Amino acid sequence: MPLRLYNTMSAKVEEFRPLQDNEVRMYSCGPTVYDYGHIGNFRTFVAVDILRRFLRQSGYEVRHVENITDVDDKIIRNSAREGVSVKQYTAKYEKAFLEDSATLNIEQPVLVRATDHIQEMANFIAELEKKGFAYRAEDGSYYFRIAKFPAYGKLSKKDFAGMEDGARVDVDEYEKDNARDFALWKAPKPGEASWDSPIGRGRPGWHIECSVMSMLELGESFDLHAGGEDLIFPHHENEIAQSEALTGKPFAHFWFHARFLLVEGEKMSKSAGNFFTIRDLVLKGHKPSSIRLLLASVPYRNQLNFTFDGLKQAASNVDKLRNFQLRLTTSQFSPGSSPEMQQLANESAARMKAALEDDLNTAQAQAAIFEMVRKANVAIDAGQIKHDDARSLLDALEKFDEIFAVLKDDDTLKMQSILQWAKEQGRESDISADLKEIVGAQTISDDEVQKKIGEIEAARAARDFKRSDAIRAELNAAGIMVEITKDGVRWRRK
RNA sequence: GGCGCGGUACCCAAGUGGUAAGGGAGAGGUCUGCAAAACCUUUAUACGUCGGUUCGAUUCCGACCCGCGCCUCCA
Repeated sequence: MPLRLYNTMSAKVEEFRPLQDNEVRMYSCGPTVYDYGHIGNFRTFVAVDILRRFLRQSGYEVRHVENITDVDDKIIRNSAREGVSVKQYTAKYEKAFLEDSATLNIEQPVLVRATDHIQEMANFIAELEKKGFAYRAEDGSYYFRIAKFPAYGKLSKKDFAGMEDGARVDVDEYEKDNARDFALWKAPKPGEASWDSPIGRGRPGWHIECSVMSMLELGESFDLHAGGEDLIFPHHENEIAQSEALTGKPFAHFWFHARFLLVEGEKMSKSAGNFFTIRDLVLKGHKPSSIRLLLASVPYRNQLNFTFDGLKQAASNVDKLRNFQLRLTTSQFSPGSSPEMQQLANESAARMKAALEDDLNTAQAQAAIFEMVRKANVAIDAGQIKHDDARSLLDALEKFDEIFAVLKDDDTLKMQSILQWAKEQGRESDISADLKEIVGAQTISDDEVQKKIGEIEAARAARDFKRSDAIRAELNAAGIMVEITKDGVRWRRK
C-alpha cells in the first residue's frame, strides 16, 4: 500500500507518489528566528520530521529543504531595540532553534537562509515584473499583481473574484493597485536593514524567499510543501502565485499542513500564561522524549491538547517502551524461535506501517506497538519467547523508533545542557528541583554504576539485604533505578 | 459575517453503518526478601443536544449548543 496523505490543495486524502522515480523532494517552512521556538512551532516541525522519516522508511530518497527566515519586521524591530545587527540577532535564535530541534530528535534538513539569497530574489522579482505580474510602487517597493493571476485563492479556497479594487485600502498601502496585492520587495526605511540589488535597494517580502529557495534547491516543480496550518493563507497562497506566475508550471504537488495545538484546552498565548518554549518545559523537569512523544502521538491534522498531565502520560509511555527494550536485551532466552512470536512481531510492524500509511495515523501506530509490548510481555512471563523472537520483537520496536525516536535515553544529557544554558542566562530561579534531580543522575558514570551493581550482586548472593538495600538507596538518590530480576540485577536512569 | 475543523470514559486519544483501539490514572490481585518491572481483573447500556434517513447510527443528513482555526506576515 502506498502512503495516503491529505493534500490541502485538493482537500482530499490522496495517494502520494513522487514526481521523479524514488526521490521525494520536499520543502518545509522553518522558523522566523526572532525568539525561542515554542511547543506550537515544534508540533509542526515534529510532524514534518515524522513525515520525512516515514517516507524514508518507506524506501524513498528524501531531499528535504527548510528555510530559516532571518529577516522580517520583527527581527528588524527587535535587533534595533537591542542595538545589534540583524545577523548577530538572528544567529542567536538560529542556534537555539537547531539545538531545540536536536533536543527533540528532529533530523536536520538542508537549511537555507533568506539573507543568503537576496540577489536571486531580486532577479525573480525582476522577471515577474517583465511578465507583468509585478509592479514597482513610487517608493521602490514591488508588489504582486493578483488580478493577473486568476488562480489566486486555489489553495485556501478563497474567492477573490468579487473583490473591489481599493475597496478597503490601508492608509499605509496607498501605493498598491489592489488592496490584496502583496509585497515582493520592501523599499528601505531609515535605520532598517536593506540590501542593494538589481531592482534597487530594499529587502525581500516574506513570501518570496520560499519561492526562490525552494526552486533553487528542488526545481520548479517538486513533490511536497509543508508548514503550519496558518501558512495556508496568505503565505503559501502567495508562494504559489509568485512561483506559478513565473514558471507557468505547477509548484508543489502536495501541500501538507499541521494543525495548531491547544495548551491545557486553550489557545496558547503569552497573555494566557500557557505559552511554553521547549526550554521552559525542560527547566520544569520534563524530558525531551516525553515532549516529543506527546507532540507525535496525536495525528498531525487533529487538534492536540498539550497538557502537563499528558506530558506525564507520555513519560510513562516512553518508560514502558524502554523497559520493554531493556527486558528483551537483558533477559536470557533459549535458542530458536516460535511461530506465535514471529507472527506477533510481523503483524505489529505491518499494523504500524498501515497506520502510518493512512495519512500518518501516529495514534494507531502507537496502539499497535503497545499491543505488541503487552502480548510479548505476557509471553516472556510465561517463558514462551526464544532468542530469535526477542530479536524480531526488537526489530519491530526499532521500526517504531525510526519514526517516533524516543527510545534512546539521552534525555539527561540534553537536559544537562539546557540547565547549563539557563545558568548562563541568569535563569537559576527557573530551574526546578525535578530537573536538578534528573540531571544529578548524570554525574555518575555507567562504569561507576556498574561497579555498585556488582557490589549489590555480591551482597545479595550473601543474602546481606541490608547492605544491598543501602547501596540501592544510594544509587536511587543519584537517580539510578535498580531492579532485581530473575535474570540478574539491572538498572536504568530515572 | 464568510470558509473550515472538532466535541468519545477520571485524563489523553483512535475508530467504525451493526453495537466502542491504545495509553495514563484509580481500585483490587499475581509475582517478589523489599522495591521496581511485568501481568490479570475492574472503570463508556451507547460516543455534545434534539430531530431525520435506515432493519440498525457514535459513525450519514439537518438544526442547535460549545471549543478551535483561517479571512495579510502567528507553526
